[in-house]
Amino acid sequence: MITKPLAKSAISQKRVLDAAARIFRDFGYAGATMRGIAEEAGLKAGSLYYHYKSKDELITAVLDLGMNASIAAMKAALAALPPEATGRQRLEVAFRSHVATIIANGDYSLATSRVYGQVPEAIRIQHQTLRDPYGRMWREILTTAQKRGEFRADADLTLARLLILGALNWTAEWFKPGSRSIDDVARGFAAIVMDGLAVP
Amino acid sequence: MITKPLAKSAISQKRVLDAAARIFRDFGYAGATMRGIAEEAGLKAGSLYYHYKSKDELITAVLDLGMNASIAAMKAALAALPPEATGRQRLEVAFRSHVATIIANGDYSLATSRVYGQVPEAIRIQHQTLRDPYGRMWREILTTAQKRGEFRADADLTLARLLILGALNWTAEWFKPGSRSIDDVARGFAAIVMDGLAVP
DNA sequence: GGAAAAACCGAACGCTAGTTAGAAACATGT
DNA sequence: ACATGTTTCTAACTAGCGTTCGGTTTTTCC
Repeated sequence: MITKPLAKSAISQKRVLDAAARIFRDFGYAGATMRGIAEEAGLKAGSLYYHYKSKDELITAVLDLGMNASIAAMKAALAALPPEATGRQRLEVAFRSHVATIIANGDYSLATSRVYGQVPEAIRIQHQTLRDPYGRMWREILTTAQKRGEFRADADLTLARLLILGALNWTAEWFKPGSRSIDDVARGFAAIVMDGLAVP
Repeated sequence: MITKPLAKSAISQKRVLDAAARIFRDFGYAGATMRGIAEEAGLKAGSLYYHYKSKDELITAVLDLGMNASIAAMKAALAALPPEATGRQRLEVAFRSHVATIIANGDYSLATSRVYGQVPEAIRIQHQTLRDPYGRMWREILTTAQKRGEFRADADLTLARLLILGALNWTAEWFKPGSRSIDDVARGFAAIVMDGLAVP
C-alpha cells in the first residue's frame, strides 16, 4: 500500500519551527538565514526544504502558530468564566491569558510582534485575517462592560483598546519569568486601566 | 585656502538619512539594502559611502536622531510647564509630546522601535545609553506625582511606566494624522491612565 | 575662468543568501 | 534480506549583498 506523503516527521518539523521562531525573533525576517535556522534545529540548510518549501512558508507557519496560540488561550480563558463575571474580571483574565501565552510561547510571540512589520506584503495581508479576531475579542470585552454600566459612558474604548494592545505587545519585550508573577502583571495592568493612578 | 573636509553636503546627508529611516522601517535592519536606500535618496549605492562610511554608521545615525528628537521634544515640553503644574498636566503634556514627535518624525520613530531588537549587539548597547534617559523622565513624572499625593500610594509605578511606554511605542504603528488629533490621543491616554475606565 | 574641493557614478570585488537536485542514510514492512 | 518510502546531506547554482576605488561631474571660491 502506498502511504501518502502526509506523515512527515512531526517531531523534527516542530523542532524546525521552534528554531525558526528563535532566529526570526533575534534577526528579523530578512536577517534570519535558512542556514542559521537549520543549525539551530540541528540539521543542514538543504534539509529544511523537506519540511517547508520556502522561507516564506516558514515565517507564515511561525506567525500563524503564534497568533493561534494567543487566540485559543484567550478564548478558553474567557469561556471558563461564569456568564455573570464582571467586566473587571474579564479584563483581568484577558490580561493574564496574554501574559501567560507569552511565557509559554515567548519565542513565537516576540517573533510575531517584531517581524510582522517587515514581512512581504502578501504574507502580512494574509496573516491579518488571523489577527483581526484578536482585536475583536478585546473590543467585545470593553463594549459589553460599557453597556452593562461598569465603564464610563464617555470612555473612548477605541483608544483604550489601542492602549491595551500596545502595552501587551510590549510585555513580550520586558517580561522575564522569575521577577514579577503573571498574576501580578495582570492584576496591576487591570487595576490601572480600570481605576487609574490618581487618588479617587 | 584649503577648506577642511568637514562641510559636507548637509542637504543630501539629510536626504540620505530620511531615506534610510524609511527603508529601515519597512524592511528591518538586515532587509534594508544600501542600494534600496540609495535609490530612495536619489543616488547610487556607492555614493552613500561619501556620507556614511558603513551601513552600521547609517543605522546608528537613524537610531540616535530618532531618540534624540523624542528626548529633546519632551524635555522642552516639560520645561515649558509652570513648576506648580499638576501630575495630570505633566502626564498629558508628556503624552502629547510623544505623539507629536511621532507625527513630525514618524519614519524615525517607527524605524527605531522596529529595528532596535535586530541591530548588531554593539550598536544596541551603545544606543541603550541614549534610551535610558527617556525612561527616567517618565519615572520621574510618575514618582513626583505620587510623592505629591496625586497618585495612589499603593500604585505600582514600574508597571505603570511599562504600560505607558508600550502604549506609546505602539502609537507609531496605528496613528495616522487626519483621523484623531494629537490632543485627543494625549488627553484620552492621560484620562485612562489617571482615572481608569470604570465608573467611580 | 580656472583650480581645488566636494559630490557622485560605474564597475568590480569577495561573500553569503535562498534554493535545487541527486545521492546517501535511515526506517519500515514483508 | 530485500524493497520501498522517508528523511537528511552534499554540492552546486544564481542572485544579490556591503563595500571599494578610480574616474567623472558638479560646486565653490579667488
